[in-house]
Amino acid sequence: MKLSEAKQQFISSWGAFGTHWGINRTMAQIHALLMVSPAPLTQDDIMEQLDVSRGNVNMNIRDLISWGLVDRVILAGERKEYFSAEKDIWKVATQITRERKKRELDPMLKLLAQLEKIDGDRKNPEVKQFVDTVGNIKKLGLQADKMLDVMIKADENWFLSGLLKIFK
Amino acid sequence: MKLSEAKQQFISSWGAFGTHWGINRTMAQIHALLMVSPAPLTQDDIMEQLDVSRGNVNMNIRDLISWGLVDRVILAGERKEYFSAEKDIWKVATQITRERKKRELDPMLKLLAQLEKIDGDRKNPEVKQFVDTVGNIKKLGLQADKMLDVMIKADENWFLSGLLKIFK
DNA sequence: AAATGTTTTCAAAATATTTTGAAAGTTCAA
DNA sequence: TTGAACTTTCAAAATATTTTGAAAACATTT
Repeated sequence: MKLSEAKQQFISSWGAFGTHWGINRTMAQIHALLMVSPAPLTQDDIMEQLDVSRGNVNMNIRDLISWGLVDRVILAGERKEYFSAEKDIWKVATQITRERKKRELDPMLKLLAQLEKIDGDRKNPEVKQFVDTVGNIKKLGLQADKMLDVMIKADENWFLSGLLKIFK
Repeated sequence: MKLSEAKQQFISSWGAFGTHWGINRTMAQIHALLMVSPAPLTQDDIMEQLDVSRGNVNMNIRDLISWGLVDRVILAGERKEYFSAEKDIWKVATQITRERKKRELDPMLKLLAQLEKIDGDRKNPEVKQFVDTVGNIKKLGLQADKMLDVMIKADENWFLSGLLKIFK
């Protein structure tokens, strides 16, 4: 298989993969393209290579920057802005984890803590099942939260070489 | 806060939460409703409580069953089918992990293995960056794969009491 | 086998999300 | 300050996903 073909396939699969995780296709594709590009690209490069509009590229790049996955790069003597993705996959993974935790897990845990404190007789099966379920989800969520915190702080080597042994 | 109010809020938040993870709102809401319901419910119960159509309930229930999160229950002497969700949150988590791994991670790893074997001179920066990126994603994916396998096989107590100590 | 209760299907409608592209905004060199 | 190069915005269009509801299929009882 040739590079151009493989690249196309990688970008398109990464896009499809992203949609299963609540990320829009173009955003995932731009990310994929930048990850396999050794040099920074301009909006026009991206528009051309992915065949999408300027506005679309602009919005999704902005989003990727807000996720901390892409950086604006100013090349000396160039008027245009260039964009470059974080290439260290471990950093990409921890960054995504960090953001999703902040945006989704933390607010959910806050809500669950509220819902646990409802009025009502715990002998009532409806009440009991509700409190139990919410409580258990919260418990699991708190564990996940702690685990993710540790992972975020851990460095790649520790994960790649160490974690495996612990889990084996 | 009263049970009915808390229940509404839980169902609606769980639905919103689901949409961030590629799960449709109604499917997540049905799951939430069944998790906090002590007794099994019929399609009509669900239609009424969530105010959605019969077809919608039917399709999403079928999907939840295919994910192994909901079971059909036949009550003796009853004509109607009842539905009941797995209440053990640890089992819910491992079941979701198992399915997503099978449906998404495993195929992605298979693809990456293919893409790594492209023709071309590794001295060429375009080729090098592509091979490096794909290779690193594959490496991380394989680690995650192994870790998830261990988690799936581990039992709840081991996770809740043991993992915390290891990670602390 | 007909009537009744229940579940499933799926085309069409409703809704939600993504994408476009042109206009407005910004920056900067001359 | 002007104008060229470039970026951002956002309403409208395109697309994708979800939901509906009525008809068909199926199952059970009489």
